[in-house]
Amino acid sequence: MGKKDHLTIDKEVVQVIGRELLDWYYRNRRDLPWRKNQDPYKIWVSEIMLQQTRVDTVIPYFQRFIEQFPTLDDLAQAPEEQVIKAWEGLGYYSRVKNLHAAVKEVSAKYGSQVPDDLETISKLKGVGPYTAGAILSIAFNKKAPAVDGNVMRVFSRLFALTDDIALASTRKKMEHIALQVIPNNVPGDFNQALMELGALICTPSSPQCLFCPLRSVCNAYAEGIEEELPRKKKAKPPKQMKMVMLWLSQGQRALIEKRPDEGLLAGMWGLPTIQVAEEESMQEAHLFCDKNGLNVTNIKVAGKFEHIFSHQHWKVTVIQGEVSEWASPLPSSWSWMTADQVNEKPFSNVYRKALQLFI
DNA sequence: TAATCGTGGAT
DNA sequence: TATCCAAGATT
Repeated sequence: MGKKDHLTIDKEVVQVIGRELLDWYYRNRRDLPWRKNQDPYKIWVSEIMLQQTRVDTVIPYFQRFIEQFPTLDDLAQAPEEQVIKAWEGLGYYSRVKNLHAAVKEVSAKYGSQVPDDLETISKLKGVGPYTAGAILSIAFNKKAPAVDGNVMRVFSRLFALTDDIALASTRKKMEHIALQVIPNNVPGDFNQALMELGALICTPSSPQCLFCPLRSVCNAYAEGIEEELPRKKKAKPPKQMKMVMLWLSQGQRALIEKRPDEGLLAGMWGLPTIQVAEEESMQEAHLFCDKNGLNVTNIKVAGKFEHIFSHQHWKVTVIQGEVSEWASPLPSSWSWMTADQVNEKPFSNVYRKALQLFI
């Protein structure tokens, strides 16, 4: 068992970082809604929402979510569809399902008290290494690393590290560095200060080094390579996919489909959707309807649009038709919906785009 | 390790 | 327009 040699940070540098960064943070931190108090539940919600999501996007969702579910038990007791609805449009919907499940577990097993130790909190659904450290440090003042993309970018530049930040092993290395740098008295503030610096000064492109409180100890700045760091492997372009969404109406109602519990947009509602070989394929649309026992007339293209997920690029054709007769029962995931019900059920944005054509 | 999982803003 | 990527977790 060879012991990995980790980077050791000079003690005087640690002193400078702690002093200068905290001083900067206390003068420049943003007034964000989840910084009003240290309620572990609210910190938790904010950290889940902020995963891969911009602060400006999260703020209104956070406000509404906390207004709707002020306490952990309010959330634990709420029906799942209502909780998902509150997340509608935020994306990465497994986050909210995991959060809901984890909150129910905390309510049932831990007396509604968010665990304050790494072992227990890390077992909660949706709580990974970053989120665990963030909650422990921010809500409970515990010394724990909270290494997100900001922190990896700041450390990469500060210590001129060329590790690929897309690798999981790099995050562990960064956590080891964080533990050396985080002060014992204000770990939560310090972790937030690192992220705040990454968000406001040490930005991915055009970092504002002249305004950086850590400029005097930054290796990348000294070497003039701040724009070259961090190093990160390029992502694959999204897979091109041709899709058909169906608006199958009968009088004042239309068929909607609840998506499977796993995979893309799990648990969200949508229109019946198929992947097709050819764009605007009426033939494949007809075949799909036949297969599900539907007799459809007046079928035609209602509209087209594109939607890009992180890993899929959909070219969507929306095809509408009128259902004249159908074999019962309909597929169990299908349901008739009237126009006034559109805003009651959670639809992801890609389906909102399609629904706009009709409502 | 690499793929999966949303959306929208910035460059 | 294309690409990146934003307080990541899960498998």
